[in-house]
Amino acid sequence: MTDRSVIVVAIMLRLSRSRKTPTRRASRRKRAVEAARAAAVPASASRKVRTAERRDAILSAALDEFSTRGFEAARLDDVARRAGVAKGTIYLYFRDKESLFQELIRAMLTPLVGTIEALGEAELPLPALADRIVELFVREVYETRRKDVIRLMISEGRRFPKLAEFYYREVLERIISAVRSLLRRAAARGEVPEGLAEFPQIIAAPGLVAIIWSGLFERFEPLDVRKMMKTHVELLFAPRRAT
Amino acid sequence: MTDRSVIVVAIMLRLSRSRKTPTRRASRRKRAVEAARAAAVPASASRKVRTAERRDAILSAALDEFSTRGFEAARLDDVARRAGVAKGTIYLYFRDKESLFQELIRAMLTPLVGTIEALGEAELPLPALADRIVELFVREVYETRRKDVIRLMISEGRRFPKLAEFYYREVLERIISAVRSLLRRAAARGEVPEGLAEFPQIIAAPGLVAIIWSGLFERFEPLDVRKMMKTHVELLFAPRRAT
DNA sequence: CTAGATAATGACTGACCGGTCAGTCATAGT
DNA sequence: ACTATGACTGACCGGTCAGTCATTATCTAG
Repeated sequence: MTDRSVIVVAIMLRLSRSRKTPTRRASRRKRAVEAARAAAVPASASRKVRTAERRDAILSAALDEFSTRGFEAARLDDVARRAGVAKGTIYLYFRDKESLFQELIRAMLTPLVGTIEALGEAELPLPALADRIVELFVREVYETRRKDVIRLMISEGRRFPKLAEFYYREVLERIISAVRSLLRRAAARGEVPEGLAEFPQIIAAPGLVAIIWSGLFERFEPLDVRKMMKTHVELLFAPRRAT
Repeated sequence: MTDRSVIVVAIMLRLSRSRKTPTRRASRRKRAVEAARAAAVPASASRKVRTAERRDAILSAALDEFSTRGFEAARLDDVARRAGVAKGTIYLYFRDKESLFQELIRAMLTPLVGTIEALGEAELPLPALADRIVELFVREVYETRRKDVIRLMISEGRRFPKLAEFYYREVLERIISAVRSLLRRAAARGEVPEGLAEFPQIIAAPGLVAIIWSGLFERFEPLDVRKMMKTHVELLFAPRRAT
């Protein structure tokens, strides 16, 4: 999703948020759609720009619908309404429902790789590293819609083996090997225990738990993600007595 | 799911596994169903026993179907076929699809609470405790169909707030408070750091990651759960230098 | 201004599936 | 042996929704 259009999309979402009963009042719907489109796309915008914005609007709407209803239960009609677009339009931008889903995950998660690889390059002293890891997760994932995308990947990934493979090859594998080499270098300096480098997943584990928790149990018992992750990495990185 | 019927169910699953195209050949289907039933329930079995076994067979079949297709996409027709039963029969045992799902989770996860609370009571020395935690997870969850149920809860829980609440109140909350008081006592003795008791989720985090991983990425990169969990708890419980 | 090109629409279709219920038949009771 | 019972069946119904395509709107080049 291009940054440029985030605000635009936000406006659209507000406009089309109110739930409607599924009556077939075409005229009322038409007005709503026109209002949404007017807000989203100034008449002056060139075709190229409009096209990109529509794509983004559809992706953004799809994320909302998939997140709240799940992939199967989400209706493309609702995605279209939310995006201020007719259902047929979705098929001008995406081959089918499934490839819409794939594009969504591709677009949101791929950029993470660079960010984390950059973190691996910088040779930071341990306590600073701990902070950076926590802040990066909280700011770039947890406080972002990426949280929802990851939740989606966790929930639905199993039924899309192709997508799982793409995600593993293009995202996970790279992140893991970046973190692993980072940990190995720190271990060589005696800063972190050897075992940790074998399972970089351990570093991320509380982050994933927080994502799952926020979707299921937040309303019963809120969870301070930043504090949990801080506690965790500090325990892992803490200097220990020689055995 | 009663233990007694596990083998029976396994046999049934084998018998009804072969996929059929959805032709309407009633007679062929009928024979298959009868064969399955004959294998599952000896004619001599009393009505009560048969009833319990059918319930279990349906739950077992539902777990398979829900696990592989997801709740929405799973067809009750397939659950029935897998259980060697007609679709209507399901409705004699469960009110609807959703309550079948709820019963499944209820039945499989509730027993865990007692086991873990017992672990909390026993005052074990630290290294033994670490081992017990790991073994308990691996043997009672990871190598069990409970793994699939938890995966299901993670994937679908969001769309069943009632179920999420039940699970939180009856399972999670109890487990968390048991583990927390265990950790607090250990912290008081200076055996584990204070911060850990505030976030018992941290202990379980790698286990959850392993469950997710096994569903999505096992085929690309297998993960040694036991070793990862062992590494993790030992890092957390390791004696550390005074700061 | 207009014609031709391109984009967007939304009514429609056909497949699909949860849930129902009238009818069947194995079993229990006498 | 002969019912009475209720467990079980599966064809069917109604609603839903992904995907299509004939029609309409919008844009742009000349």
